[in-house]
Amino acid sequence: MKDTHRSGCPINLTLEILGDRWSLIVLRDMMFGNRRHFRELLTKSEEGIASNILADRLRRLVDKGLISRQDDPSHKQKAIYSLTEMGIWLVPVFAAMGSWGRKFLPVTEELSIRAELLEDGGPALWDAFMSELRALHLGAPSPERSVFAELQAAYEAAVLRNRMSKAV
Amino acid sequence: MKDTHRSGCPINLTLEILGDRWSLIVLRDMMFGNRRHFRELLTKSEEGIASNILADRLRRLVDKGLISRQDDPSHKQKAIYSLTEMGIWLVPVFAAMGSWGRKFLPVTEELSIRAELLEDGGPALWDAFMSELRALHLGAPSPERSVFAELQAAYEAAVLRNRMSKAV
DNA sequence: CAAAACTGCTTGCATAATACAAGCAGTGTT
DNA sequence: AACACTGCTTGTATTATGCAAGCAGTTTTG
Repeated sequence: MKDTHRSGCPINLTLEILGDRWSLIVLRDMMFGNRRHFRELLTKSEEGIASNILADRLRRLVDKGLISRQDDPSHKQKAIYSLTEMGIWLVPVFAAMGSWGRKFLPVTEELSIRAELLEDGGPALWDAFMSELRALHLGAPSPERSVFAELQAAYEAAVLRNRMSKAV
Repeated sequence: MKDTHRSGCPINLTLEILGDRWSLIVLRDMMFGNRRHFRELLTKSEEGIASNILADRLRRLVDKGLISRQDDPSHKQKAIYSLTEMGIWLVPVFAAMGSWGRKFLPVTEELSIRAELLEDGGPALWDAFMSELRALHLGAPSPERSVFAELQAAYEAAVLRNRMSKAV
């Protein structure tokens, strides 16, 4: 809980929270993969985060206010992690980073299809997605449109397409 | 020059390049502060980067293609660092991160005025700014509008305002 | 009803990144 | 001739990360 910031610049303050190799990966998986439990985050991500790092990041993100932690009623040892409003507002940041990555880095089709939809959809889509995240994570009423389902469907279609083409 | 990526996800690949505490600070200073020399970057930033870290980051960013390094004709020991197209395209990322930081973190007015203008200006302003960066860093013809000057003027006005209010 | 699997983590240890202070060889200015 | 400036490097201390193993309790399974 150190209150000594390097500067009051918004970019710097953002980096003091998100400027490492894992924080945004964890948030990405919570947001786009709907991973809500420790083990899900630990085992279901492509990148393979270590358990001690994951534990540390979850603690820090709760501490900084980007996510919250609650007990899972269905299992006495389970914890549910949820995005807060602060975390949900990272949608435009992910959209911008995704576009940049897609433009300049060797992304795979499967894993960049969501970024493409997010880029094409623009702020209107981001808003719809954020509304849905408020429903999924904060108990807000569900909007009609499910951007999450659209992203997921596009991803799974891409996976399938890829499998077909490989299984000549 | 390791080619082993954790995954082909655009967010992940972006983090593999920019996911640390200093890379984006260096790029921010080059972009918004027009710092082009090593000592400028070393001494004129609020955050106080260490010289070995700065040297390492400049090397890495050149290596990854976000900036370039040239000899300064005016001084045999001087090097000029310039943004590449890849670096210039980070403008929307900075805009998104700046907006998020401004919304949720304890920013100071002086240091967030540029983020505010960038947010209010939207994609049209970002485009104009990127055109100007191409002129400043890549030798492209100068556009009429100088977003850089606008940002700088707003910043200096904010500094002045702040000094006035403190010197009761 | 015992074995197996699953829960959110912790611990120990090796390696890598960061921070801080000092310094260096060459260049340009006074 | 003295001094300040140039882009760095070097050395050392601390912190972050990566990897493998394990743990106490809970739930599912044969």
